[in-house]
Amino acid sequence: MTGGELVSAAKDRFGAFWSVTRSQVYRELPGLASAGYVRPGKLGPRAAQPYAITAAGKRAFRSWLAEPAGSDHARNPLILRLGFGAHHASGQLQQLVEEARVQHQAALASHRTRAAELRKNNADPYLVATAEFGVAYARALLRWLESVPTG
Amino acid sequence: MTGGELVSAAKDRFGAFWSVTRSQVYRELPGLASAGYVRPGKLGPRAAQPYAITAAGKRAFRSWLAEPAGSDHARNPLILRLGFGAHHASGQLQQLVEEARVQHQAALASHRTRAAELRKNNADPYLVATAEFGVAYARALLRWLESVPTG
DNA sequence: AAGGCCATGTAACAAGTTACATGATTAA
DNA sequence: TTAATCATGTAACTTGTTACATGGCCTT
Repeated sequence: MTGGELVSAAKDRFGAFWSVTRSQVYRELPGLASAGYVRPGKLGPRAAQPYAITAAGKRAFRSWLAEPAGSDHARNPLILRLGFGAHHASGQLQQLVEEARVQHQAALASHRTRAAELRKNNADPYLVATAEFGVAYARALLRWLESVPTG
Repeated sequence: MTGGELVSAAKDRFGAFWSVTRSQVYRELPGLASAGYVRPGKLGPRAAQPYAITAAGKRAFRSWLAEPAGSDHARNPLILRLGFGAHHASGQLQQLVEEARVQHQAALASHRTRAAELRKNNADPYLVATAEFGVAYARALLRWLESVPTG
């Protein structure tokens, strides 16, 4: 695959849970190639450089999969602002909460339809589970938002 | 406050939701000073450099608080691995899930006690809300984990 | 075939992390 | 008083983001 193809594949699989930019991917590919994990192929149109994974690459991938996952790392700008609590002007917080509500309601809908799609196509059940995580998170967040004091 | 004091204050307020390293803080402080947002004071023991916020700094902080929060940015290594679904060896995934369960059960407990503490001390209700978010998230995640196929 | 558009890749920058050096404080 | 410990700050590196240049493609 080329860098661009990798980016869109990644976005499709877990874009909502783990973002990746093209620059990151393009930066890594030459390094992976010189480490022997991928092998460059013939240039395509627009000077697109495809790579193929090697046996060593597959081994490295599998051993990465087996590593302990480590703790997750939330970066929620709304929570950050809420942490400053009483410094807010009166109407402000209400607006922040409202924006978050809209945002996560959209996310809820999109994860729901994605989960349904995947189930309909008998997709890999683990992949379905990631979409279900999206649903669960959005639902929890929306419910929690109801309880946030907006006075 | 000195860099170290700022770091520990930040860790205390929202360490679970927005991590900050000392290096980041120490790097920013001179910049903030030359921008006029903080003013350096007399050096303390261990060459500790305290800073005081200026009026301009307070204004900048408040206008940052009022900015729209933007979308949140989850980085959950378990979800990432789940996204690769069927590539897992059989027992592996079960182990990942188990580790996550332990981790988030601990998080649930710590957010619960923190929320209770804060309520007991009549702390800022917004701050309480952040702890409640921690509880809600951990609960949702644990429930979701039950449904993840581990076969 | 000319112009706008989109995909590919690069480069400069910002944010985050890890590892280190140094100077007080504490405890044996 | 010496050794261990801990807090302060720095430096090098990695990861993530934004902005840019270029070249096929597609429409008219």
